[in-house]
Amino acid sequence: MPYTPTLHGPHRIVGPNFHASVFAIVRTIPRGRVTTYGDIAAALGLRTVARHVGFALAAAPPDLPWHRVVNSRGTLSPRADSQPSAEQRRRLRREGITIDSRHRITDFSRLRVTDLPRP
DNA sequence: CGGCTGACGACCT
DNA sequence: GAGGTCGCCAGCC
Repeated sequence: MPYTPTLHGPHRIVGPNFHASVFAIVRTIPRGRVTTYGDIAAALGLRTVARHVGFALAAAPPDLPWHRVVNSRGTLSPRADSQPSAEQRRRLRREGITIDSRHRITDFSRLRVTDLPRP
């Protein structure tokens, strides 16, 4: 099994509601749009925990639009097998988002949502 | 304690 | 643009 940190603990920068907070923000991303791990971290007031946003999404429920979260370069982040998720690509494609041969989203800067809600 | 590892990101050549 | 380096934080040896 891949290593998946729990990210819980009362005295941690990343507190016990971390997952819930991340999920709540992800649910606000409109269909056909995307945002980044870093933007979500920043919305939480924790700019330095972009990586943890990714870890949290590893535990995302199936109904969460986790596929709308990509890295700051607009590409699909590689998983444990160092390959981007085919499932993520399918889900995005289904929303009209196209990805080029180098896993980069077409018109990323246009589709990117930066004004995320602050919990 | 020290080292290593991540669905990351900002910088520097 | 393509690589490489470092900082970041929590968890697990």
